[in-house]
Amino acid sequence: MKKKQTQKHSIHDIAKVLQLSPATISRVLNNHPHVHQSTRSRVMAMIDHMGYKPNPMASGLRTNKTNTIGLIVPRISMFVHAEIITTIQNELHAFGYNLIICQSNDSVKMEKELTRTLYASRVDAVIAACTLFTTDFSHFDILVQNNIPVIFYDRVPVRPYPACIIKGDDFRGGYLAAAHLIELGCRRIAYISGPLLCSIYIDRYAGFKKAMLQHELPILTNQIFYHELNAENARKAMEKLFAKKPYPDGIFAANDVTALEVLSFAKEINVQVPGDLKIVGYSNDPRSSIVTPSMTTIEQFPMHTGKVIVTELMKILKRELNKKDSIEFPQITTAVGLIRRMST
Amino acid sequence: MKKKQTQKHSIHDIAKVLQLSPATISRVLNNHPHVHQSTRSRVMAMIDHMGYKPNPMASGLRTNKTNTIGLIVPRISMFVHAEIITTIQNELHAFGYNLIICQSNDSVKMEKELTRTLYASRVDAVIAACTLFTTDFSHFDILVQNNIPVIFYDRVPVRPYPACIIKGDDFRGGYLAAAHLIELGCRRIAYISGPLLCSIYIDRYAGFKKAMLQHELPILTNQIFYHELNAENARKAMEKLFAKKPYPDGIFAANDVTALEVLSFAKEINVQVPGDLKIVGYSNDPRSSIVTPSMTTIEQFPMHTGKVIVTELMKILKRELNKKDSIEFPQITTAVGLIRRMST
DNA sequence: TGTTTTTACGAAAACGTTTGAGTAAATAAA
DNA sequence: TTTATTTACTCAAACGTTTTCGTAAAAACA
Repeated sequence: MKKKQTQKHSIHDIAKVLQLSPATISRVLNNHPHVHQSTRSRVMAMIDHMGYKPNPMASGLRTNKTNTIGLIVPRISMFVHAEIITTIQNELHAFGYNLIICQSNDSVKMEKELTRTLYASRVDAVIAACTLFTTDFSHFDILVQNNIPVIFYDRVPVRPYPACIIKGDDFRGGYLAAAHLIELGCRRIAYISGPLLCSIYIDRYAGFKKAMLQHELPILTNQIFYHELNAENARKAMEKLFAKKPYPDGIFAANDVTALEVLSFAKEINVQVPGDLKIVGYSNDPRSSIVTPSMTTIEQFPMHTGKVIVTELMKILKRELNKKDSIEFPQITTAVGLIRRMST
Repeated sequence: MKKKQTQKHSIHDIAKVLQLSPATISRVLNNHPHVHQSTRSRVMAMIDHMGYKPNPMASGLRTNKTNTIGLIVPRISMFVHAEIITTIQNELHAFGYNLIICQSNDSVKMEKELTRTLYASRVDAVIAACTLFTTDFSHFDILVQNNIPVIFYDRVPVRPYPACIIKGDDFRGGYLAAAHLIELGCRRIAYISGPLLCSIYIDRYAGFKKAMLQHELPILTNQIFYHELNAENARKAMEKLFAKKPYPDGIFAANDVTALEVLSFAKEINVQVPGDLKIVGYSNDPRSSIVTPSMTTIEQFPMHTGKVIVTELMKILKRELNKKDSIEFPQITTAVGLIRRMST
């Protein structure tokens, strides 16, 4: 490693060696017109030669832009989110934006703190997938009030909120899952849902309900569960469902972690899947394809969602730039699809 | 939502209403001594009341600190990394640092670009888990030369590099896995390794080798594979291993994705696991516990690793602050452990 | 040719903080 | 009492950009 001390250069240093003013260098860097082609290339060459990098804090101070986007997400280890984040990041990187990823760990308190932190960091925009328990979205007000655009995705505000909203077609997902089970002959279908505070579970439940009603199947309240979707809760639900006959012949679990635990429980009590019991999960977690039998689930196309998010964000930031305060907040629904596997 | 336009305040605004100079406000904010207790509390109260947030760009411009740490990682969806990142982030947040997470997607080209980007963003330090194929670490030179501390973890430079290095005890991991198989009676043990360019695979292989030699077992070159560890390559390896007898009776896979594919292949060709074939994976991916039979694997304690990383980083940043140029680069090895499950 | 318009640049004032130097007032030491 | 020290503050100069305004020179036009 050569120990050449790469000293930091400023716009003034470039200007001095080229007998120009700092203003001209700045104009070159920002692709301003009204700078002669020959000086532009001289400047570019010198910038390259001296290894100059603009100081984002200085320009940020002046322009009030950080070129940084904040992202709040429950947990990056959740597969769908990991995929979405990856896409968002790659896309944003292409546009010259940095991404600060924050995890709320499904805690509302943490989510509140993170919005404050992001506000304090002066990010140019915030992308958020809220916690399961976020029903009051007022901690995002401070961003909206200060004209920091907010994009919600996945878990989004239920009531109107002045922000762009991008959500999966959870209604259709719920419908597809239930219709699939019904089509395969299931008549006693149980549904393990997340808490109905959260947009996605409200919609999935509505879709489920529609399919059931359409086929004139009863929705038995003791076959429907609402709770945070983790393995322990899934197990408790299963214990209740299989406490006495008649057993359900189909279970729709509103996420894959739950579906996997359902399967695991069914195996333990020697209920045959898919023979005696058919199971549908949600999200196409990588685990769902390797388990035996492999799990039928709803695909959410996370990469597509990520792209849509960035596309909308760029539109918003451009419009923000033009100071056209057309306060329109697009609401976009992204597609879902059923992946049929061995559990049905 | 109240539409109260929270106008941005500066240190000057606070100073004016309190009949003080901006310098005093600044000193309060930075806990400088030589400011009277009574004025300190007056200032704090006013800051709170006016909802003032310091502008990080202005202070960053002045102090040349961003309070932001850059992180380069192959993929956040890899479980171990997701866990480590989560811990790092939570710890850093407590210290008032932001984290910019970048994914190299195991591409050296991308990794190079990301180091440049992070350098240009003026992060205070960089934490990096390199790609599988990074053998030349010179793209990190620009950081080191400019006194931006670098901490490598997981996949670390093989040859000396002026940076802090934190790695799992891969030698021990390899040894534990092989010794476990041997202890259970395996005599024809195959090993599916990642490319031997990468520190972790070098060490795991060495550990594997030591256990084999210790028990006077032969290392057959046609039972050892070196390639990027993904499902397709694992399948190819298995096809070769089970092309003709004698079949291996134990397989050590250097990551869990490979181990899972090995298991899946074994099932397909009706080789009984663990009866005919025992399998050990690496990393304790969540999938390894839900597959049937569940997978024996090596635990890396990612949360502990994350904590160690942040602890070391804080030490370095503090020492950096004191301008004590004691150029010591600690090298820390974190523990691993065997998790025995049904595949052995 | 002279006049107007356009082009290519420079000067200088911001942006909001930190910090060294300077200075009154208060306190301690002689 | 005078002198030295400490305390609590102010002043003003940075940090590295961007951007408005101004102005020569060049180009276009009459």
